[in-house]
Amino acid sequence: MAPLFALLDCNNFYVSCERLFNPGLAGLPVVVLSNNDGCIIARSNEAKALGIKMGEPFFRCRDLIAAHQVQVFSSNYPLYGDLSQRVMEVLGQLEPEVEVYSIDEAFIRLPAAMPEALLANGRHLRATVKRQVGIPVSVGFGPTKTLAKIANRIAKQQPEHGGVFVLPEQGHDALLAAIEVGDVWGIGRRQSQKLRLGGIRTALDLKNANDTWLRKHLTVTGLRTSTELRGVSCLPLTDSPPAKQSITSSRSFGQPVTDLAGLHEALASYVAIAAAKLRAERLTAGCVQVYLTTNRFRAREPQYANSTTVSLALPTASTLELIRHAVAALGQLYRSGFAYQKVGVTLMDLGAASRGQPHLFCPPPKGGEALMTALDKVNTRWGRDTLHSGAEGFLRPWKNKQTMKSPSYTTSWHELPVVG
DNA sequence: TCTGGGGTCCTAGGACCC
DNA sequence: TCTGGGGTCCTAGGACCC
Repeated sequence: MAPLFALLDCNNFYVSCERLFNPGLAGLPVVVLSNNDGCIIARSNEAKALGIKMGEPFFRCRDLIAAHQVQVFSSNYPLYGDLSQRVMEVLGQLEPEVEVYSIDEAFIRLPAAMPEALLANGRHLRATVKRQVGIPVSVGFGPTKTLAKIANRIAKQQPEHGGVFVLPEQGHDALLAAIEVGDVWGIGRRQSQKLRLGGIRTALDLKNANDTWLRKHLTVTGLRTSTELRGVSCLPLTDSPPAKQSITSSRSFGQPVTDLAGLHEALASYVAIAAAKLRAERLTAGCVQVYLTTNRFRAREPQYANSTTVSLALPTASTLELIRHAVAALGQLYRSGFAYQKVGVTLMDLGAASRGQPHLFCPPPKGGEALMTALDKVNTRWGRDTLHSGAEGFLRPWKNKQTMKSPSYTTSWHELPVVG
């Protein structure tokens, strides 16, 4: 028996987080919205049963939501991030080889074992996370990551398995035949369309597809997915997270912005967010990319989208320096006469804060390390935005809406749940 | 009226080099 | 008529993930 993988996945994660502090939500249909209260990004089983789709615009299912008294929440990322960390900590105590794959998922690598032993292990994981954190999870076992994903899906969808499923090493073709090719990890909308044109409709079809055809039409990634379905592991467990390549911050506006001053404020705020992340990772950026776009859904309004990238003479982590460069780039991109929906910044060419040598012709930049350290300390202690650059503005009319947010129960002293 | 945000990887094509 | 070949690097765009 070959070594294998497990995938642990939190059930309806954001909804489960909301329910943890609001037990009255149990059994009710619940949804969580994306950043701007724009789309549905998490649904309880009851909400799924009503036919509410993942990624559906909120305004389009308002009637359905009202009719069934679906409980609606704006997303509360500090809460979800904190609970995610707690789940991963418990997992790390139980398993030596864990890869945190996303906010609500982790792969585990295990030595070969009998199916009964795996089942018992999965049940133990599930019970421990439930007891110590309170979040329900599902666990799937398989010989590759892609097959573990499929096992997890079966664990979640078929209640008779009690949230844990071990994909049999042999004779699981019938299970693969029941899974649409677009539901296989790594096969998105475009690829599944291509596959269907080639007569490949199920996970089993993809497993048995011709290598040359796959390589030609789906590139190496499609071939890799097919190989993984055959039980040959191509995607190893990456135990230490690879170094970040880039840090992005962007938001849609609460209402369209037409003037450069408004864009300028918003961009400066996003740079401040990205730069704080940069410093938290002890990195510097050598390159700043800025982009802006109008609302592509308003087809009748004039459309404009553009981006530009500036290289810095000297890598920096200073919010003030980065704002200066980003704002200059924005000035080049801006065209009047458009209703903008979004600006964003990406910090690239990241490297260790200690890298490089001072530039011969560049004076040491303002907004140096001591100032940034003080800024981060104040904002960590008293909340983000306590201290910020004037460039970020004060009234911030462009700020987006988040009207149905639950309290930050675990990450803000002011919003602790009160007992009794 | 109202449609998320933050990432990674792969490929094609152009620039440039010898 | 016919105008090298092979390599690297960079960028833009597309596709995927949660």
